[in-house]
Amino acid sequence: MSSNFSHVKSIEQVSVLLPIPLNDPFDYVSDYPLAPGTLVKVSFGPRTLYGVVWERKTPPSQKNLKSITAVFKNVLLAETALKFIDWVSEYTMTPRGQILKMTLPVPESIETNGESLYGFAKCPQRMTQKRQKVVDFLKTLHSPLPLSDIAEKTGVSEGILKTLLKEGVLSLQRERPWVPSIAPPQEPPQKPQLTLDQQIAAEEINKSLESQTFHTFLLEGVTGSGKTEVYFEAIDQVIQKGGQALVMLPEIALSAQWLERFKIRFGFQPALWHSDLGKSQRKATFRGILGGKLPAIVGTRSALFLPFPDLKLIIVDEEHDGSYKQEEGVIYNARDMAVVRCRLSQATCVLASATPSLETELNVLSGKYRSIHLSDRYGGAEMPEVKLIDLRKIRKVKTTPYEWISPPLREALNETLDKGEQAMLFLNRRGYAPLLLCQGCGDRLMCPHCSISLVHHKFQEKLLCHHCGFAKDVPLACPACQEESPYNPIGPGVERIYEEVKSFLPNARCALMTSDHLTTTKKVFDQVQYIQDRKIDILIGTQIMAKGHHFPFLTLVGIVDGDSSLSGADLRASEKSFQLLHQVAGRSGRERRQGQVLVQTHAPDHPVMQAILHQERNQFFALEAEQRMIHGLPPYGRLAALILSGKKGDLVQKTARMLAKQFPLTTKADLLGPVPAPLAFLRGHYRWRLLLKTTKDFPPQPLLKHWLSKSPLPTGVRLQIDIDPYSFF
DNA sequence: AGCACGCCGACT
DNA sequence: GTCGGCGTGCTC
Repeated sequence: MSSNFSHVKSIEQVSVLLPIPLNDPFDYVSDYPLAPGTLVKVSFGPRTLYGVVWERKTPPSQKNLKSITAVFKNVLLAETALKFIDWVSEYTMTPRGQILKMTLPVPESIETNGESLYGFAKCPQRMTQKRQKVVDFLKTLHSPLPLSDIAEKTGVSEGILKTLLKEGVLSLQRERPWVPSIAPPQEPPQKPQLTLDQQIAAEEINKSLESQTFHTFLLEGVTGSGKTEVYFEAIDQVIQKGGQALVMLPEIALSAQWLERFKIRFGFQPALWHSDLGKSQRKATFRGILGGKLPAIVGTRSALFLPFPDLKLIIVDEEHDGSYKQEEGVIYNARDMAVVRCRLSQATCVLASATPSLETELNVLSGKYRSIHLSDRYGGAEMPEVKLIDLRKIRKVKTTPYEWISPPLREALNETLDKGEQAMLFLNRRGYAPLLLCQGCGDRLMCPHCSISLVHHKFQEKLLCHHCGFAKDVPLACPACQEESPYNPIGPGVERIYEEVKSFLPNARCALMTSDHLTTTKKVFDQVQYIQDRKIDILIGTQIMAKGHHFPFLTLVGIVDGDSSLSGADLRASEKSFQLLHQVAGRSGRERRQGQVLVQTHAPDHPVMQAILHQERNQFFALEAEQRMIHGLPPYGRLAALILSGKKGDLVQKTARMLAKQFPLTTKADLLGPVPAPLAFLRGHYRWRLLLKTTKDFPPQPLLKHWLSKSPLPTGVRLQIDIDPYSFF
């Protein structure tokens, strides 16, 4: 009887959460107890998957369970990481497994965690069938593997492999070190002496870090007031104590200058996490994070879900930025989820912005967040001068012919160039013209998969759909009337502005800055360097320019169409518009040069324009807040959007009506719709929307769950739920 | 999500 | 007569 031995092989049962879109974990048996959070490998149907032990089942209930294939003893997801998965899953109404997938984006990389890796070194002197097999297999490898893997893949025993190791056929080949952050600093860190204001701010955040309890701060201050230096102090504290700090940026590709500042401050490059990271970098960084070896991680919204073992601090830079809202797949707002993650981990959250969002401001007022306000380092004297150009008046006079750049703006460009300074023209529209009309029949060139116009990109000679990426050449003859007349470009895009600038300033050195041109980090970096070296006079671009770059000789910002973002199906249109204009305006006249901002508009009396003109934000926000309160909109009420989509338009519509009919009546919630979505046809799918409005104290998820469980969807209709929707598209 | 099984059109 | 389209259903 084995009971005579001290090592009794007990049968334990655990549930394992798998990184696939299913909500419930699956049960497996194990030879010994496994703690929740343990990473394991299990067979699942015909496949093998990596997963996480979710809970221990004591006493074991079911029989005939599969057993766990492999256990990774040296890695464990933190309890707070598991809680976070649960929380986000509940809140966003997304299966837990799908959230786990964001936590384990490259699960295979745990294989090599802490193990020795072996690769091919030379051919053996003696050849057998098994040896040949090993050699053949190793020659196909792109990266080294642990011995156990080689054994499994070739079917050759580990004993034979060890012999081959002695003969030198196999050799120890550690992967390239992925340790940028723990490597000794390449350069000594440089601390930019803090001002009294900054010291006080840093001290307050430090207190929170030391208390190891949850706090959220709004770190507010205009560009150049030194927010970055303040949160660098906090990151430094975390690094000293051995925890991890996560910095979230809206778009990392555009953050070359920010990264440079980090490097100077700390003497090393932080680990990066973003969507266009290569596979091997992704694996290496993931392993480093899982092992707790990377103290500072800088990433986009997706970095929030990574399995940090001891997360102490999250910085959300430019917290108002719309790109924190994920609109596809798992729909979430990374800024709000960052606060939640900090709460679950008793960590500190710092939201930084020069133009905080209304929600955040109100969270400060209600006492949820603490505000730290940095005063302007230069005492406000260097704020740019803002002028509105009333296009209605200029159109009437029309003394000078012009297309999109009015005489006063042309004049200002001239003057700026004469002074040897730089100018920026901002228009948030890529391409040459947002639509093309046939001169013969007036037919508009549309995307075949979406209900929007194709945008003419003249420099690439292509028509592009900005929603689904569909591209085609400009047709020689109109598809509607077959006539071979040229198309009329309607409205401006940045390329058209570029053309116009060239027409009246032929000698100006102009550069386009859009996501079409700045496709890689290197291109962005080079371009920024070019501008800093004053090799460019006029920048023409989209909101890619609005973010964080610092150009000391830039003194004029021209906003080609100040009204463009005012309309739209977005409840935050005014707020966003203000933030964008403010941010672009902030590019002008930093350091010692007085800057000016010219805004072309057809609505100079609009509250947004008035707020920009007088640089008066509080009044505008009060007005905006009042409007939202009256209508019960966020943050005074809650919204949840339901988007039904499918290939059969009539079926989608019918389903939407059916759902609306079955909506249970309550006094706490209202259902609006169904209406066709603003993009009623997208990527070949018809889309209908329903909007659920509830009071602030009434969470919509339980109601949604109850309602939707009673109304099964027909096949071919998909339902997406967007809790706290931002855009209505 | 994958990967099976399972029932109806254009083809060697 | 098959090869193959992707609809639906399961995975401890």
